[in-house]
Amino acid sequence: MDRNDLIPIGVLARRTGLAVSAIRFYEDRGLVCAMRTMGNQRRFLRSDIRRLSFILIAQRLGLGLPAIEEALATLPQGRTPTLTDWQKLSRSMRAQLDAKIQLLTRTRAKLDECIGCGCLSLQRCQLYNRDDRAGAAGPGPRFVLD
Amino acid sequence: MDRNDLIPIGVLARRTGLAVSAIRFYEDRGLVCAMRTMGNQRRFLRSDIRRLSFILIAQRLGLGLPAIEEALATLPQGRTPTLTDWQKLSRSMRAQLDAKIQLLTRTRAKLDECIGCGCLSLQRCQLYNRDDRAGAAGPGPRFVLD
DNA sequence: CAGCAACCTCAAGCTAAGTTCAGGTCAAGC
DNA sequence: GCTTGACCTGAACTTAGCTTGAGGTTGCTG
Repeated sequence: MDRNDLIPIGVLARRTGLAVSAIRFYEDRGLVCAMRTMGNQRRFLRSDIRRLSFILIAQRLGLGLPAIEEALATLPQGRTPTLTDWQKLSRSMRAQLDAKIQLLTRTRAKLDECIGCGCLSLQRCQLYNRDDRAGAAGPGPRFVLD
Repeated sequence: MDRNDLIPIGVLARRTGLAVSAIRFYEDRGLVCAMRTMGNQRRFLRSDIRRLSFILIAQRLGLGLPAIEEALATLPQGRTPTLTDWQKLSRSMRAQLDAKIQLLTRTRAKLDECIGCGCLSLQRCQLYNRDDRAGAAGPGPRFVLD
């Protein structure tokens, strides 16, 4: 009856809506881990459905995989996470969401100033010159108001 | 005195904080356009400083280059944009910002429900199951709550 | 026990938004 | 007239978050 709780990757994919390839990718990145059958096929715990669902949600909140990994690391090792464990995690996500909303709100305020004064696009404009980011970042996609 | 208003790429770079390579890239994408000297060097209009600065700001607000191109297309063709033209643009950006803030706020509300009911990570959870996005997207980076 | 779907690995490809590099040209000062 | 710095093109590399493909194995069903 223990074996009953081990599911193959295809089932996990169907239950979470993820592609099989994505799950394998997450395993590579250490976000989930799987046992193997003698035939080298992955078997996951039923509780990994939750784990993967959490990843999906956290992504929608704008977290990157490294951040998600960090968050997941706060779950208790060894035992299957309880509801309370998951609730703790959600609460800490709410804090991050709050921060993001605040940042956007402050940005909107700056934009309002700029519309008022007509300074939009001038060198000293608050919007793009504060804490100067220009040319700071290197290659890769630019992200939203980090 | 007309010639006086044409600036080389290096100057444009210094004035906007952009890398020279970035400006060339934007020209490729059609976000700015340049004349050429007989020696095949780019000369930009002074007003392109504003244009590029606008791009920088719009990026900080989370717009992608295609969206920015669309926004810039609303500027009047043929003549150098006036302050009023720019102000119209900023106002429409403010609307987009508003939408983004609303979306985040609604998401936060959903998260609160989920913390309350403990449903986080369940299949029918509002947070990741609404308007089902799972597996919808294809390759490339996933973006924040589009 | 045959067949077929589901699984495996590893490598290469995709997008966004650029950067970096190699190899060459232009322009201004001494 | 020569050197130095700014400029040119084109190709290859970067990060994130995966997908796609090639070529091969496993495991359940009839």
